[in-house]
Amino acid sequence: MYSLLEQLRQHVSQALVKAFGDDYADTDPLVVPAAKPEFGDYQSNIALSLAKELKQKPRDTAQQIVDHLEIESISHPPEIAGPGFINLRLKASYLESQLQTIAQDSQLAVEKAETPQRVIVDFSSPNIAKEMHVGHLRSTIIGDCLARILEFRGHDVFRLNHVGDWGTQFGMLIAYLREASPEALTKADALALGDLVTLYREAKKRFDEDEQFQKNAREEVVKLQKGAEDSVRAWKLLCEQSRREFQVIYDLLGVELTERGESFYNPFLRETVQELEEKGLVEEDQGAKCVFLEGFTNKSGEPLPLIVQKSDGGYNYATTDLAAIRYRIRQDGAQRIIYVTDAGQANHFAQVFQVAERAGWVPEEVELVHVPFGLVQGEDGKKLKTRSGDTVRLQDLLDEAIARSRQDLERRLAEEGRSESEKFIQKNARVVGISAVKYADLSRNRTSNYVFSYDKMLTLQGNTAPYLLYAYVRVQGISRKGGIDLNTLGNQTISLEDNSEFVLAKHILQLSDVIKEVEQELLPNRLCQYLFELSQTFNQFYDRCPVLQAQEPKRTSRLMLADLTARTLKLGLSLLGIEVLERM
RNA sequence: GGGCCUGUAGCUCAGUGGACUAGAGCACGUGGCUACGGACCACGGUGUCGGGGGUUCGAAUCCUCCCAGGCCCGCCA
Repeated sequence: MYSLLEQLRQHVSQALVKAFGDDYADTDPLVVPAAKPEFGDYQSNIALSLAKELKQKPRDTAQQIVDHLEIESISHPPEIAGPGFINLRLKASYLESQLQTIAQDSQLAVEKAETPQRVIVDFSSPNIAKEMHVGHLRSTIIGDCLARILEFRGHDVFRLNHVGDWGTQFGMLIAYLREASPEALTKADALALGDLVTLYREAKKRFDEDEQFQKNAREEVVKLQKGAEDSVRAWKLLCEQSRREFQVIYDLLGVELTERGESFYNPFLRETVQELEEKGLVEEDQGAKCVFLEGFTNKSGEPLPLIVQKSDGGYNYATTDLAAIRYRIRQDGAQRIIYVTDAGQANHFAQVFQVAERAGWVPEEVELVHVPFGLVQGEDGKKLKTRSGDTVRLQDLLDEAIARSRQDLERRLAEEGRSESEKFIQKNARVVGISAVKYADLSRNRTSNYVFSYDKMLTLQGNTAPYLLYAYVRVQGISRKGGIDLNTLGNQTISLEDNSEFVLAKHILQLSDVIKEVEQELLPNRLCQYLFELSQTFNQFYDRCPVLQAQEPKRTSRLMLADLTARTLKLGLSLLGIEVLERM
């Protein structure tokens, strides 16, 4: 076991038991990283919270804990500070041996989860026959990151793309195509996806204005649901075409997903509603089958219904989501289901989860969790739009990021009189551009809206992807300059002397704790913050501690430290879905 | 009318189960190139933590009431 936090927790916990008895075996020892460097490296706040129930002064409680704390191998003698904080300062010998342990492990000794779970991450979820737009950006990036972290911790992760491939919109589109472009319903690729989008818009307009067309569209839905051959063929063509377009973007982003659209659950909708009826949850209201919700009211204060079957007999997304929960728990064996969607759907999920719970579909050990995120805004603070007011296509957004990254690279190459191959430039532009977009998104607390700015995300200084990538490149620069293959360093002795080496070492050793935190809290910005601070502490070390000119054994020790930094950065960035570069 | 989210330094944002003097980045100013790529580092902050009340030894953090902005609220997803 390598986690610093867990080791310290265990020690404090043992001291609690020795000081106050077995009743305190399960008391959280409240060990956290120290608030300030002057207070040491870690602190336990447990004495303050125990003082009341023990009926003593917090400082006395702290003293009793310290008296029983056997921690000499890890920490300098604990200090009691202020009202009763126990401050711990880690020993160099301990840090050195921990570093040597993680150096030998390709995964930096981050442990696997003790009890791996079957986890479903439901993310991205674009709509068939529409283009992916900026609205899908955050779900795709955040969902992928969470999936990567859970996979890395050894969970059995199922990444599901719950694409919108069903519903009235489809009837609308097919009905419209029958008039406007019948060949698109029988031939593959008769229309580009962009044209489909235009046609979809026209169809929507028609639907809103023309009653006869509305009727046709509804009939198309019914036909499709009944499995009419020509309808199904048309539907499949549309799906196939969209799928290929989506894949281009997923490839560019390096995101892997298994498609299982809404239509997958069609065969289960009827029985889902039936089961709700059998459990006595369904009431009919104005012809629709509803489950009345607890804790949700309408404008006049009456309970709000969740409609599970429309008055025309059709089903809606609530039914699909319920059927999906049932299927994912029963058939997929999911123990944790994570929905990465915008915050606007919070109500919807709270309602669907409630009904699933009341139907008894969610065993105690299963967790349903909505991971909401805020809007992507333009620099004017409003929802991001193109200059002409349209929704921004995701493809355009990514292309623009890459183009700007390339411009910037070329400008610097010219300034420095460097010349690089087209291949190098292309790869750099792509990696930097995509990383910048991903990092800008992931580094903010996902619940708040965020302002999309190419200029800010591509800046070379500050909390941006390029800054982190550069820290990695610096280590590779040392390796190149010194003609040293970092992979062959082996298990050399590390010895920490300069303060910047200590700070860096302690930071490197926190990786495991940070990853576990994100695994629980599902907040990728914590990992970003960690990697940013790691880059900063590395740059301070780099500034103060020459590596190649140092005398042995200091030289090798510093090489080890630099290499561990690079490996930590590479691993951490990979969990964000970001590639590293050897040169920039 | 109800629900959810947001409100912290000029700007963009962190603040982990309450804890000693509230933090980063950007911007701005000064200093550091006999350089492992300066895409860096060091130093510089007078912030009503939206406002009022409450709980506590202690609140940006918990409770409550307001204010402002955003999103959602029966047959779209």
